[in-house]
Amino acid sequence: MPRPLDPANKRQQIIDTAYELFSRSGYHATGTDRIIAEANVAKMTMYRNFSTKDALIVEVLNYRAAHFDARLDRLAEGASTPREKIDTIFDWYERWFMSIDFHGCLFAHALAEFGEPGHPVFDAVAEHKNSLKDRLLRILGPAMNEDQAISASDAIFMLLEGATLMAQMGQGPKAIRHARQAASSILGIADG
Amino acid sequence: MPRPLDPANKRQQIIDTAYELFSRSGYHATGTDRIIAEANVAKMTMYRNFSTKDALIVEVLNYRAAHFDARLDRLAEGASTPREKIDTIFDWYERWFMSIDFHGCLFAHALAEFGEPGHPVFDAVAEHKNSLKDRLLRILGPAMNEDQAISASDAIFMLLEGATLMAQMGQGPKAIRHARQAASSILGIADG
DNA sequence: ACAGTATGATACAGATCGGTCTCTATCTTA
DNA sequence: TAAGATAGAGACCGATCTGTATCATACTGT
Repeated sequence: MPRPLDPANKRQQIIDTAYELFSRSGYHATGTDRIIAEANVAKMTMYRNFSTKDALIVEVLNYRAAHFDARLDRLAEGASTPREKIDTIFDWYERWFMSIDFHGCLFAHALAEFGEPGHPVFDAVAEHKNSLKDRLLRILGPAMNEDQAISASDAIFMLLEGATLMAQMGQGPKAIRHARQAASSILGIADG
Repeated sequence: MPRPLDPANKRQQIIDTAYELFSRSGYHATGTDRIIAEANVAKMTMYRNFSTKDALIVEVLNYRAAHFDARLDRLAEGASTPREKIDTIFDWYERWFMSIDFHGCLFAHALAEFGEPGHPVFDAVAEHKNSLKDRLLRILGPAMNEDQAISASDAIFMLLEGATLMAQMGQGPKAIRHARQAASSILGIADG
């Protein structure tokens, strides 16, 4: 049965549209009028679902973070060794960089526009980025001693962030290739 | 002799003020009214020196890029081996991360807000980022074969960018330490 | 002293911002 | 069929945005 007035659908519709617009144009540059116009939604529908624009931004980030985590979880299932699991993460980034609507990292961009610690958007970004670092650490933990794992997971995290920036400047393939090589050097020391 | 009405001074005054405000609050969130107020300058003085706000942004970026390049040039003078020169760059980042008014990378933030290739701001950022990559490549060129140097310079570039992002999340010291260790692994392979 | 220039102060234009409000229409549930 | 919840459409608010125009003032070199 079709449910044209399903609140959950409208809500998701707004999140999806906001996600696309924020990705393409940034947060401050995207007005609420544009979001509701492209989402085909009334303004009050948006403000009934999200108290403020900042709250909408946070929900968009959380939604994408959940999507990202679920994706990496699934990819990791198909890998056995730590090295293979790291590889699946590079695989995901590689495909992401090649996607037609790649505009850089939504979270890094949010950090650029909301750089004040304590701001809801800033905190949402920090949470997601730390969760990626934790994922890397969990993968590398069993493969080397603790100090090495902490250092290596941070390094790979930084390589991924840097690669994303290079990708936004049109150097995605090269970036991912060199990041993989670097990760190999870093990991080669401890787990051969 | 004091020159209260020196055009060059006013111009620099605007660039300096805009730099601080852009760093602290971002580009779209910083209005021209705020810039001229904090620079103690009339609006027309600003628009006579910079045709548009975007043009001012580009000039701020160029000014900081020149400052950055000059700094790294000077630091490199005191180093002899490629490894030492790379270290001076890490040194600079380390001190930058610890500075009281650190708000992340002005250029990365500009890329976040002006992600359209061909936009003057985007192009200014790409030029500066590529110039840093070229610097790294020039340093590493003599120390290893060409393919290795290209890969290693990109890797160190990515580590620096990632470290800057971590620093913005309050993890600067850890980031720079782990980035240095990673760089050591990467360089250790080729130049011992 | 004079002409030319840069500046400050301020009002203004036209658009857009985030957010609120009202009113009507449509759906769901009972 | 009636009550209640949700939606759309759009006017509206005050503030702010980039950029322009005006005009008096203060400094410059000659």
